[in-house]
Amino acid sequence: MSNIRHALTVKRADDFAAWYQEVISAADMAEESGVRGCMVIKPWGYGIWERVQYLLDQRIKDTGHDNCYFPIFIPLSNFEREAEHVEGFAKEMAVVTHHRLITNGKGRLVPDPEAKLEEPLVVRPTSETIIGDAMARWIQSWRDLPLKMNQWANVVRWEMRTRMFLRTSEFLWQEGHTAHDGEAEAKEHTLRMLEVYRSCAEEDLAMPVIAGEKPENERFPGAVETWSIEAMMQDGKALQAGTSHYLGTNFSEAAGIKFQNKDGDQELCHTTSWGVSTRMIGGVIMTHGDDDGLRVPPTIAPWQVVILPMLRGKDEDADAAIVDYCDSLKDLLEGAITCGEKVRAMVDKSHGKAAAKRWNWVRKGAPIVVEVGSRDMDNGVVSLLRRDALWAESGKPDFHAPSKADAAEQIPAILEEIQTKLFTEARDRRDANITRDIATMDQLTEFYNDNAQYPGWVEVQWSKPTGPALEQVVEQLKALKLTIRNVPMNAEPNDSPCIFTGEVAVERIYVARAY
RNA sequence: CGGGACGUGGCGCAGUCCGGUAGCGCACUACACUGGGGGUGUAGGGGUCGGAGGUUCGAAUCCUCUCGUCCCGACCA
Repeated sequence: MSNIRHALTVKRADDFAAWYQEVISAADMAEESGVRGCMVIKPWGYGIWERVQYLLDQRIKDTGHDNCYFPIFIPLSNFEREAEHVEGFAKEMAVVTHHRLITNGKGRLVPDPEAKLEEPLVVRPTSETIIGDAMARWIQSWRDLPLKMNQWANVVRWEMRTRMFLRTSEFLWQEGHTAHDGEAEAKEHTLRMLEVYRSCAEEDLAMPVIAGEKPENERFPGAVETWSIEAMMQDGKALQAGTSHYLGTNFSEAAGIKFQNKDGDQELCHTTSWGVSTRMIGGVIMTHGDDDGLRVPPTIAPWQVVILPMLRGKDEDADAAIVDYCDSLKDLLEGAITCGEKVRAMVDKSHGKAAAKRWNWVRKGAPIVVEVGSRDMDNGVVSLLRRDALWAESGKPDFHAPSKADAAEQIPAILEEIQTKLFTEARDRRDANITRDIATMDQLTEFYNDNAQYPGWVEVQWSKPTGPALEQVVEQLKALKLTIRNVPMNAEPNDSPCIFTGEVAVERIYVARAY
């Protein structure tokens, strides 16, 4: 029905996984590195990450945390202290055993047997243990609490199967670590940071999420409670986009994080940790991308407005005049505020044909592209293209031609409109793909068999089984490739019985296929 | 880590079965035409065929090993 010539070759509906990869390469976000499971993040992808970093960093600082940096290497013995934690991570660790290389006589470099480390170092998969060590040194009295820290770092988890941004062996993240006087305060803080993640995801990334508690079997190794924000991707799968853990006294016991309370007694701290990673970028792609590439929400777009001078290369003076005209629009825009910040506008003066450059920016998902040719300039207008409303009825790019002054005035509001629109579109799509009228395992099985391609999520009632009973539920779900995502906050069960056990339900849970 | 597919100029591919010294499309460079929209033509540049070893007079092609990618499982953020 459509004669649109899309900017990508693969459509979401035809092959979502292939589409995802095409977006990443077509938008020039990242590429394979030749190192197993590791990627090169290119300027456009990293620029988006820097925006996320900047905005989340503000939110983390606003909630009273200081940034710091701990070593990438953790002594093995240090890592061994918390039993569940070790068990959880042991099978995916990179280990450093030598500190020198020598040539083996065949022109190859090999680790020098003479330079073997007395104690191997593990490359951090997360930093609870080494930060716990520091907390134990730094905390003496109740006056030292709460201790609230954050670090931006890379971590390594030796993954069997990797996907760009979603699961890479090395990834970038922030990890927050706090120590508190008592369970209540620590739990409250766990939820406060979950709320920080929710607001960052929804307000900054325009990615709707459901915040809730993970079931027992999905807990972080060593945690007492694990909470998450879960986002629905356009193929109906769930993406865990951030986690916040209440660690109880597990790590305090292991590392000796103690304080003297007001009564003079020694007490263990209750700790928390929480993180979001470059996986968020994968979430943005699969939430907002379309058949023309990425669509970056204006708040996290490195450039919100890309101005393309259409140069002929024939008449230097004429071309220079067009560039000046573009620069003057950029100057006007930079004096304006959108989404609480100065508008980020750039004039793309790179070589290359203007039309090709336009499609590159469409694929990258710049929210607004403004083209300026000699006729625009003569008429005092610009040609404005919105990434969220790319195509006109005719099947051609839907250019608008406001005057330069009008464009400068309207663009800040348009950007805010795009931000809101991307969010509401994603939220409506998610809500439309949550099914709530499934009461039995048979119905659940039927539902996922009938909707193999875009099944979405199912909300069911459950009795919150634990231990072996929960294992059974997990196995049942696994047969359908399903997982329990989380237990949404403030959601009372209705009066249906538990879908798994038939007992009285105590909670609602989301069940979905997941990344 | 199991099962499958694959790796050939920047990208997408043909050639591999049946060994004879590498080709197509897009992109790129130059020139010309064109000029409000992903343009056309002509002429060019670029690859020791993922890597190592082997068989052979000769290997992209056959054999062995290895690295990497994708899909499906298991595992996990």
